[in-house]
Amino acid sequence: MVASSQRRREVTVADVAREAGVAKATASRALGNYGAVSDDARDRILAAAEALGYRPNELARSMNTGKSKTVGVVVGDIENGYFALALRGISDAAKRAGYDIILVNTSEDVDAEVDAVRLLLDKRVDGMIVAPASAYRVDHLRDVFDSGRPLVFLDRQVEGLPAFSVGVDIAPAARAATAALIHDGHRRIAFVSALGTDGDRYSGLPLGVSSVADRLVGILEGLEEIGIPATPDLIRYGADGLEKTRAVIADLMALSDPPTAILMSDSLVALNVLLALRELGIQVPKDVSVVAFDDFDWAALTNPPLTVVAQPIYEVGVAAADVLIRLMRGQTPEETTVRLPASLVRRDSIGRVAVAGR
Amino acid sequence: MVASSQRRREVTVADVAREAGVAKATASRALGNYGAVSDDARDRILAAAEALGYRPNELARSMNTGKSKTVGVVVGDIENGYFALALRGISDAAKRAGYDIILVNTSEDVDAEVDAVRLLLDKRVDGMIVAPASAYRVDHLRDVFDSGRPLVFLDRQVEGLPAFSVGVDIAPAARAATAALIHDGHRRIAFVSALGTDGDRYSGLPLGVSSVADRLVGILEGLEEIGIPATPDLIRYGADGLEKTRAVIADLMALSDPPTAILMSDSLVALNVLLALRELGIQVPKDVSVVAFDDFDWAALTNPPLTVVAQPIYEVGVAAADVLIRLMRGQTPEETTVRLPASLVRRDSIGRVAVAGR
DNA sequence: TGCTAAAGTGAGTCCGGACTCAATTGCTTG
DNA sequence: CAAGCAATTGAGTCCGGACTCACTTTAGCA
Repeated sequence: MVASSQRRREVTVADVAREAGVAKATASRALGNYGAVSDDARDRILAAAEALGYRPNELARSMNTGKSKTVGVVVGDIENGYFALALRGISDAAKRAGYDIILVNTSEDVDAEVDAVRLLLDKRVDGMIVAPASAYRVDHLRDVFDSGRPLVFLDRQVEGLPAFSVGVDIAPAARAATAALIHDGHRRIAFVSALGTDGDRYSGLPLGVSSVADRLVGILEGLEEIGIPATPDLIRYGADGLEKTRAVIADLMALSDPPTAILMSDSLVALNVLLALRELGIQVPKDVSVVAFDDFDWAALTNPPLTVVAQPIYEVGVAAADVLIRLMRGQTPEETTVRLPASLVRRDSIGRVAVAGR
Repeated sequence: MVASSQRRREVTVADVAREAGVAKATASRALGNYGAVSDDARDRILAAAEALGYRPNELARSMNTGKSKTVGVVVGDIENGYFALALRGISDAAKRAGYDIILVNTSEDVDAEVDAVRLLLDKRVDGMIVAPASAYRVDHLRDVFDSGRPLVFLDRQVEGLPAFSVGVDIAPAARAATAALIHDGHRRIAFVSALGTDGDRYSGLPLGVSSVADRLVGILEGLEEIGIPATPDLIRYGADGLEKTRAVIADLMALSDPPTAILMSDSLVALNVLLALRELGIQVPKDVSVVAFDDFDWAALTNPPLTVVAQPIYEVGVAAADVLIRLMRGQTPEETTVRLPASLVRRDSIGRVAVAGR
């Protein structure tokens, strides 16, 4: 008959020590691999541990080292390929350094983010990587600093916080994409994002999410270069889900002077915009040109293959984790901000527009 | 001058107790919300906690409750949309029940899985959800049981382990997909998977990954129904990445009697197969019909839109977490195995084949 | 009014390792 | 041959809460 496992006693160092005939401290040294232990004692202790099936209790270990060897990762949406890939990078880099990851998905909800950060702090993570949902509600992020734990922002930045930030230098690439469109005769260039705002129009920088704001900055710079002023009617937010995107696109294309090109903020937006365009019978690139941010896996599979702004997302994840790891080790990275370069990948979703008056 | 934070003292119950003028036990009761505390004392204690900025140390709490309120999730590839979505389901359900998630990505490597499971056990997770990379190397999974912690298998099953399993009932849907192909005249039906095997051909069930084996079972059943024997030359593994998929497809289509239809094991395989077909100038569905497992977001966007076997992946994640949560609470779910239904979503990637001899 | 039960509280122990400090042992060196 | 020193080792404390147990009040009730 097997002993009932109602409250299974774990094998502890004390048990191992007893079995090996040494004191708890000695067994702890041998098992924890620190201090000085004679070969003889070590052998007996390890043999006893093996025989008893000893496994260290990392919780207890964490408690008096003060290190949990765990990092918290807070992102808006794991389903989004962007974060999934970044997470993969973080995960790989963290694992190499011996850290585990507690993952929290906030659904881009700031309240959830606040709770998540607090909970992670309570669980005593050694550091955090956060893609902040808002650049304004940041008290909880300040708490991270006050707790003395390093924090790295992923993809997005927050002003006024002494945090490190790793992301993509997206503005120049956005500008290049805009320039490519302009080169092919486009003048009415729209930008569509899933970001929510009070209204659904461009309401002035900076936005709550810096990585989206940066896209816009690049686009506007590109337009300004040839003297085209900002065109608020072509900048649309709230394209969140097919339903709303459909409305945004329908509205956009029904303008008296509709855009000839659309820049899509990320892969999810691109998917919905493409679907909406197809529903409306609008052809790419004949009727409208499109450029997507992010070179997601199916970008080359569409008809036509999409011209995109490719971002080194995996590398961003790795870099973020590396910066965090360095900070957790007490080292200070040279750079406060790491920006990896994005690049324009030309495929076939940009068509030529006859320039009026030429 | 701010005190140097070389080793920041955390505020503990003892500090709060002193501040409130009560004993540690009383403060602990008030803060931990258990036992009996007078309203007066509680007020003073909570006020003191607030003033001092007290935050409970969950590590310490976990240590003597034996519960960490954390579950381990071990998957092969977070980048894969399938797992990302399941993870989202797990995450949502776990959060609702107050559990955090430690996520480990194994890259489908069994050694990594073994390490991950051991580490999670050491960190004293309250339970685990694992998508086992192999049905054969399972000693580490047995360890989970021996530790007394509940374990739920996600998407895949392992024989001989008293574990709970949540996944999709994929065989019937695979059979339906096959029947649909047969109905349209297809007789040479290929199956392509990324799974690695010793050879690259069908080498007998069961495979190491049950969810893929189940697909095959359904397909073979569908074929048998009209008396078509298993066709090993049309069952291909190792389509892992574009490179290898290209080779698999080229080889398949160069057969003297090439398949008229291809079933693609998941979204990644589908992506690469579609890319490979396009490179070869083979058109869908004119030259070859295709059906993909998994109704990934861009499945409807391709040209033609893909006919797919849709799986309730998010729900699988939620169900897996719910079963685990019930187990962690000491309840025993009625069912050992939960299988959610998959369904065939007909779009336009199946073409008709003139049946010879009719 | 007297007695029991329940409520409230504090001292101290425990969880499972890490770590301090003093003691013991074996050698080396002047 | 004795002091000097490094390597080992063990007893005990600490981390930060949860929880046991005994004791003091307070309330309820005959």
